[in-house]
Amino acid sequence: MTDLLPISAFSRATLLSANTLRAYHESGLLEPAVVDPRTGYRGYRATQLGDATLIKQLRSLDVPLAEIRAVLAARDPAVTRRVLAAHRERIVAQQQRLAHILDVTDEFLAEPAAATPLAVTERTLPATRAVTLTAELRADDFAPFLHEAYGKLRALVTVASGPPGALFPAEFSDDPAPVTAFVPAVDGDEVLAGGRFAVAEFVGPYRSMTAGYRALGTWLAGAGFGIAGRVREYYLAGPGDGVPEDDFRTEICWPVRPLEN
Amino acid sequence: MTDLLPISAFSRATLLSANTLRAYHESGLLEPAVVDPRTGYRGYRATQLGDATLIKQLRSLDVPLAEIRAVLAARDPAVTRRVLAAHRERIVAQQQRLAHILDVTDEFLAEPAAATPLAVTERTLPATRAVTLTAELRADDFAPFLHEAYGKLRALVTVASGPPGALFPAEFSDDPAPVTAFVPAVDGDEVLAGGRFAVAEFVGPYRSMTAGYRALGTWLAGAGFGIAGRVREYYLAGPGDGVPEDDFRTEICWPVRPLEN
DNA sequence: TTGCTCCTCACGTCACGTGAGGTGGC
DNA sequence: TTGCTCCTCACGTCACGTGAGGTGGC
Repeated sequence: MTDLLPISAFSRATLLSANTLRAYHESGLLEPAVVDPRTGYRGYRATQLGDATLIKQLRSLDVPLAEIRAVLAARDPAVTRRVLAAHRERIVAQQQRLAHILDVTDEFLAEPAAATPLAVTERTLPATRAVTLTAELRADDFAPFLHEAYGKLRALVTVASGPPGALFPAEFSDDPAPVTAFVPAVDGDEVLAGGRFAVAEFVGPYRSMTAGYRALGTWLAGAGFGIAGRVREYYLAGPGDGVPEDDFRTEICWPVRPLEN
Repeated sequence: MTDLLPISAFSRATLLSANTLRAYHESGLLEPAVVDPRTGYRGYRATQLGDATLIKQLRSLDVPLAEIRAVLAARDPAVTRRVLAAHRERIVAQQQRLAHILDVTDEFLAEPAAATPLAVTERTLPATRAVTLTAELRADDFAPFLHEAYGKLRALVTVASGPPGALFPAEFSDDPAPVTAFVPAVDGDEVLAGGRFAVAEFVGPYRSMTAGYRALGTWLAGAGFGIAGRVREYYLAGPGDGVPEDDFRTEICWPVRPLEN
């Protein structure tokens, strides 16, 4: 009838730590059979081992203590079933969430640039004269157009006054949109407007840049921060500059409006 | 250059709560561009929106703040890839854990009695005379043997001195083990030993009982608490007592040794 | 001056783990 | 008396959410 187990023995038998047992006592989940009123020493009975190991099993399934409490209070298979069925649904929901997380993580792993933050600063650019070539194009046709355009523009420009660049639609879509290739030149017959720009420098191949670019464009547009016109890129180092793709440097400049907030 | 966003505007733009932004400030994850030294008011720049929304995206993937910090500090796709690859592994591990949890939960749902705690008490039983029938059997043969045995025993007993019962091996295994059916009777020629027992009353069909029984037996044996002999069952209400299966009542009695601990 | 914004604590969440500092049991 | 056990705080974990109580800005 006595035959009490001190917390150490009960802990060894159940593989629950003494601290955990104290916590279960305090929360009323598993009360020791006896508590010495003078010393506070806890005494457990072997007959409590069943409850203790059931708690341990359910915890290993992530069942919350509150629901284990309900199972223990009822000692009724019907209640156990209800609790476990509700728990099962939570677990399935967690699985679905993890599956989605894996999908998105895999997309990012395929294109780490999309999840790599660009350092963005603000800058005021002056109005600039340039020679330009413009076409109405879909996204897939941007690259070949630019390649061809710079060939033509270099033939027109004797002394470039800065690195070549281009103007793109602020948001990507599947519809054709105007793209302008330009080379700054003091005798250019077009004027690129000056103003305030958010500027990011991207290092790496153009292929990777698109991802980071699109992400930044999305938040700028989505956050309701007006983009005052087309986005400008300057090709500080690119093909023809004798550097490997990974060292291509591109400045991306969003024309920004002062905020109204 | 000024054009600072107060925390409310930055919060709306990023869909991060003001509290979360304050926490990110305090932890150094995302410092506001300006903090008024007198009022403590935070001022954010639109150029910080990219970092903020990246943090939000990575948090939605459960990436810990410490690793987001690393991504932000490096601004390097190679670092981003390493962090996400490590994160991916953690997520996969979580998925496997959840899959295991689902398996076990489903087993319990199929047999809720296995996860329903029995109320176990201790009791001292006196030595009892009984008539008995014993056979060496595998688990599958227990039930038909008992059914047949009670027919024979009732023919031998004029006045039973208690409910019928049986003795089983303490641990289940696939090997044959001795099973004894008994009916207590004052003129019985066998004596069931008395002693101390852990006693649980199970309510429900025998089919469900096995699960709870096995679970309790497992912890008793696994915890090193000596079971002094075979487990005894008393069929307080069973077939032939005119009650439905769900109201069958069975007492399960484990003979226990005083503990040495 | 009145609302509204923003501030800094401080505490709660969840289920324990990890000491610190002190006492009981043999 | 000496170790060893056991006790009760109290704090840390993780990433915030939720007040309380007070001040700044227009």
